[in-house]
Amino acid sequence: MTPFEKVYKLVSFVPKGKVITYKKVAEIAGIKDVRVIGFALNKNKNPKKIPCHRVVKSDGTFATGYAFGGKRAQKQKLINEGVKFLNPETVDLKRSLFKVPFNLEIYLRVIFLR
DNA sequence: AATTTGACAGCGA
DNA sequence: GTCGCTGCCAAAT
Repeated sequence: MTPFEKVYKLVSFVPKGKVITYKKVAEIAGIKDVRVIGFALNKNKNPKKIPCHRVVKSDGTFATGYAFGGKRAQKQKLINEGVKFLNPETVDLKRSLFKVPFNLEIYLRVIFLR
């Protein structure tokens, strides 16, 4: 399984109303350079299956190159899903960060081995 | 096969 | 809190 596939697979599990950070994705996918995450999403932009608007930076702010209308559109999507904000630029990670369930993490680690 | 190019994170000043 | 530098992965050319 290629790093890109891992990213798509993992991100597709983030539920509506929650967000995940690049750092977390990289950690679970076993990718050392977080930039690869964005690189992957940028290439294969498929909003049908990949909720890339739910991926934010570790400090809760948005990445700079969202491919579907920029930060404004991304923020709006999150608001529509019920994600809470600390301020116009920052997501409330305390309340809206997606915690990967233990069983799901195990499952992902297993399929990522291949 | 070598070079370029990013949707980042962490740290020191 | 901000600014700049560094680390170093994968895909496309």
